[in-house]
Amino acid sequence: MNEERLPTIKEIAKKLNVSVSTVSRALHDHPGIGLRTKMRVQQLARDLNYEPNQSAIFFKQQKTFAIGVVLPNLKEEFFSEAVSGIEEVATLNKYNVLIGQSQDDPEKEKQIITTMKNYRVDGIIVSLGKHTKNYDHFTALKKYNIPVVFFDRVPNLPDFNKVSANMASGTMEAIEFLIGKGHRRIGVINGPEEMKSSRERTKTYQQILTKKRLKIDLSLVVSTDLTRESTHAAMKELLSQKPRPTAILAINVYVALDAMEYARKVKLKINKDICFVSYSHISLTNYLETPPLASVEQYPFQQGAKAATILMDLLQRTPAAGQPEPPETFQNIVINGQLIVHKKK
Amino acid sequence: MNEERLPTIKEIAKKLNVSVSTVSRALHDHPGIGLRTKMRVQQLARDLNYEPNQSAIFFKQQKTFAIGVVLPNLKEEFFSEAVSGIEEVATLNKYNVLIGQSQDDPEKEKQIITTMKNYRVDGIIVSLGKHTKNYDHFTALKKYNIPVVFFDRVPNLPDFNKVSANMASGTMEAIEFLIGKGHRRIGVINGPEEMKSSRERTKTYQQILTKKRLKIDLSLVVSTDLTRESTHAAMKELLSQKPRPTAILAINVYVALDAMEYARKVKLKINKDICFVSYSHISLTNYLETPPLASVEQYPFQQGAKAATILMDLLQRTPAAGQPEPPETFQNIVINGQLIVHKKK
DNA sequence: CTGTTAGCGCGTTCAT
DNA sequence: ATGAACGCGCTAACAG
Repeated sequence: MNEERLPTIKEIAKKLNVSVSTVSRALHDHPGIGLRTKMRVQQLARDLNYEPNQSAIFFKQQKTFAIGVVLPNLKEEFFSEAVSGIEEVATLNKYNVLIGQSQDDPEKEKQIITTMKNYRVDGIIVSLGKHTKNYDHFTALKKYNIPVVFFDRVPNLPDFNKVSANMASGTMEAIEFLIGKGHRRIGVINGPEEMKSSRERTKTYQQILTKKRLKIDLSLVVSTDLTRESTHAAMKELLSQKPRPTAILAINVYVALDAMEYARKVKLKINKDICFVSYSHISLTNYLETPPLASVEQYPFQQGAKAATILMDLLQRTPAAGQPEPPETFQNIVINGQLIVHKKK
Repeated sequence: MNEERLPTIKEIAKKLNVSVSTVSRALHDHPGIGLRTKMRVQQLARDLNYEPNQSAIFFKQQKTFAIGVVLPNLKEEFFSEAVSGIEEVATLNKYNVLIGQSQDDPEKEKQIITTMKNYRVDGIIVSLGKHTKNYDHFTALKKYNIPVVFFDRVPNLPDFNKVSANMASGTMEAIEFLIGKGHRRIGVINGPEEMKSSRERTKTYQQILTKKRLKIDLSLVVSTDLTRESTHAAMKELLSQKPRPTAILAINVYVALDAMEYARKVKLKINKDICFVSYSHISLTNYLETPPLASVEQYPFQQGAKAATILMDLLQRTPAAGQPEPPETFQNIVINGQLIVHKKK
């Protein structure tokens, strides 16, 4: 196997007895180039299977045409769908996607950011790990002019672009839906207290019940750290309340599944003795014999696509020469979560 | 926000009144460098937060330290797990991972390969789309010295590295398991005929039944194109056989789920009237009230990790100078699929 | 319309 | 022990 090196514009130039810049221009359809030369160059390029060396272009243009995506994991359908959204937009803009999974480990998250920074990615899209409390490594990116867009699990920092789902509307719909079904004691399994969304959920819960003139019992609002064991403990606590809740709103579908598992273990019939509504939605729900009654769709694909679109805009904005640079502004896009009622089986 | 450019060795050199090569050497702990100068350089580099410009290094070394991963989608847990395995190994070797989803579209697959080639990735890992029949774009990569490793869905080409699961042993275990449970009429839902694995499965099926001296009825072996509709049709055909099969072996877990859905629709009780065993395994199986009796684990994480390891070896092999180049050899790693019997609920 | 040249950041000879 | 100079492939400013 001969080490068949890829052709460069220099070789093309030599074979045609023209200069490299002529070749470069011809390949870029530069206006002031003789039609004849242009043809000759393009033909030879095709014959030689010439492909521009991106590496050289990146180097020259000080860009990598790669964006980094950092998220907890790819295993959850929510995130893999988000990546698909990001990939679609990035590809359209000729950008490549570099992936790093933090596995919810703050140290690993930081490490990934560092690697991506050294790699000189042009921008980064992040969904935070659930234990991340320190945001210094993100703030540091500003120094390097690497724009960051957060999605779904976003930090409470004003000067960053963010895309997230508005859980309030979904929560409202969900609770009203359950009340409509006749439920009066509705339990909530929240995520860790650190998550902004948890606190908001509790607030919305209180608002709705107040509006509907139902009694508020905060012992019906419990927390899980998202692990199976913790969720089971949460369920145990909920079910020990008298009278026990007849419906439960779970922070996400995996938590709902764990909760349902616990319910079955203590011989409760799902959707009969106790009903579930969860956030997020995965295609596998369709295969459950007793799926949650409904789930609040958070549109991961759209969130990813939107985050990527914002990033692409940022990257392609050519600062108007001479103009005073406009003050940097940050978007905080909120996609309305929407209740999806599942079909009866 | 000031356009704070990243420091380069040139700037460090100027500030210290030394030459760039001295800085370069100092940073690399080159032996013949004065201890004092070395210290001064390294200190300043730290102070300035100097980070070598990977882009420049890639360009110079004609390497990108990026590997491409092309697979049908990330949505299926099988593939996202495989990516995790790849990512782990790549990261350890200081490589980045570029992802492209073919969505089982041969055209898109080809497009992704082209992009990655132009991007000059150092190597590519591929799991084929289910409709890919033409492998020219992969063979073409040889010209560019971009090594390719296939995993899971591998082509029938001798001169490529491959990692796949050996379905024969798993199939054997699965069928023997069902026979052990007393089943005599066992149906098989195969994938498309194009897939090598489908033909092999049929062969193994016949072998086992012969060995066990059971009657072979090939009308119990049907195909699906993996879509829900097609699987339902396959089930309909199977269930129309007299006597109808009491157990079914499905090519993967999604097909098994679709098949179970159909069974329920025609009022059969899962795990009672009809049992299922499937290939592949996803964590969600644990949440089903009536999961398949067993599944053949294909170890996606390990397959991905192994494929990445092979690729890393290829990339790091420095051809011994002067030595006659050894003839290229190709690995064909086969991981034994293993039957996992699920716990009763 | 086309050629010449500089330079992006770095590692690496070849000198000194 | 250190410096000067080159070149990787490409683009663009400048010069005809």
